[in-house]
Amino acid sequence: MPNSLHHRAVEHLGNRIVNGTIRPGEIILASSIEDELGVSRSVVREAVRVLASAGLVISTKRVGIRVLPPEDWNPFDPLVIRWRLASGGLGAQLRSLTELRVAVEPMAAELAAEHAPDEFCGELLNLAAQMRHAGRSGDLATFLELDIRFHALVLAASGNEMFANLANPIGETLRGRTELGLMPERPHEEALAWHQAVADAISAHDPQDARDAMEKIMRRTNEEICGVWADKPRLFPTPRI
Amino acid sequence: MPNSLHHRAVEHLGNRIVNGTIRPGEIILASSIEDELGVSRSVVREAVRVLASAGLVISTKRVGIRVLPPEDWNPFDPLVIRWRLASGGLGAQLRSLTELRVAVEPMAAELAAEHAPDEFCGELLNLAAQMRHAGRSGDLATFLELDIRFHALVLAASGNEMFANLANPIGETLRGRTELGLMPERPHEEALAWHQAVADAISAHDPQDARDAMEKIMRRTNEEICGVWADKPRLFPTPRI
DNA sequence: GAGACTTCATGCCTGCACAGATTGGCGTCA
DNA sequence: TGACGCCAATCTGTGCAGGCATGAAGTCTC
Repeated sequence: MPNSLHHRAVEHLGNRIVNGTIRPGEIILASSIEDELGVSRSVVREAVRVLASAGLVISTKRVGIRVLPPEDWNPFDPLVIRWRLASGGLGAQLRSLTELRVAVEPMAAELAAEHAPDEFCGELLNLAAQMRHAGRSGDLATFLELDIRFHALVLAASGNEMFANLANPIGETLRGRTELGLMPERPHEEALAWHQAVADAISAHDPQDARDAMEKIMRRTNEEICGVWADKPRLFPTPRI
Repeated sequence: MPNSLHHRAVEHLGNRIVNGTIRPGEIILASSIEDELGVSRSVVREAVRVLASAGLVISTKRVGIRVLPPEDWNPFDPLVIRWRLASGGLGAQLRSLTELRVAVEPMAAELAAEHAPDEFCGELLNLAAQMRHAGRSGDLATFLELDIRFHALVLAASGNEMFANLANPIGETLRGRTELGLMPERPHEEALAWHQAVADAISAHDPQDARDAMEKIMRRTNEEICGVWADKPRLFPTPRI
């Protein structure tokens, strides 16, 4: 029910917290949310419970609903990722996800070369060919979508559910990058070759080659955009064990 | 409020879904949950909303609350991870997380060597020394806790919030491994040296050495336990983009 | 087979009672 | 006089009960 009051309440509050309209430490009362959104208590309470499970807020008796600082937000929660990407200042989100990609995708390619079912191999080869075609003809929009599907497929072909689950945020990151103009005018010929190499190596069940080729792609990707967050400060929260 | 009815309802339902007592595709009615737990509608509804946000269930009008298959569960949700680790058959969870560690921790060590604040370096050196002491004297319990803190600290020192957020599930995985008897009788002398090398390289701000040393640790870790899941089938859900 | 109708579980609202944390007042003591 | 500790009032989330509205499934009619 994408248009339910519950959905809209979660979306509204989540967005306002993540983009900083409501600041960490601030305390909001359930009744004020009722008034602001014009909804009833039950809707507010259910929304707050969902936000609390994502680490955005905590609700305590006699005090209200306290907005938590970003360190407490679950950076893997799909909702949080979406709100961060939508909040404009996506520096931190982009950096975290890109560094995660650099770490994960070569491993995913390696595992895919060991375990991928045949259908996945065929589809990967297919996508690599289409990417080359779209890339050379300068059709950036379809190239982007093919690129997203390619990387999602490698992640899924690894047979690791956690890797597979990163496909959506990574896809949205790639779309965000293009919107920000962080993508090259047209794909480098090298990049096209590397994607082909990944598909070939996975199809040939050659883990080492698959990892190497994907590592080249990731290294290039990282170089292209690490300038964006060079100035963004890193956060070092002390681990709570 | 760890003892609220809401908390208990989420915990009860989540556990029963993840450990298979309630099977995917099954449909449960909100009223039946009320009866079973002896709670009111509001508690059930709030719990269902939280479970739905973790991908465990979906609730539809005129139908009820449908339990979703494991492919739909968010493998990064802390609740899901906890329930899976608790559900005994932790094969899949252990494999996913270990493969993720193998991918992420060397990268985390590299980033830590570039960005870690001085306090982190000191603490890392401190922990490495304590680990060697505990390891040689055969005190496995404290060695385990030191090991968990060491890896959590490296992840935090990377300055990547997603990496830092993996510390808790990884820690619980390590505890789970020991409970299953998957840890070596006493830590290898090599492993102790490698941890020291990681701490040294990060303190010396040498990214390449830090990555290499951590890679050795991870390679060994992976070898030690990959036999556990050799027979577990991998799942290859087609990506939904 | 297409469309209207019935059915029924969730969606949403409201009033009420309870529990527990904060706050401020009060009394005591140094 | 000022600081401390205790206790009660107060405020807000938690949980309960019941009601109507909504809309998807299934049924029936044509």
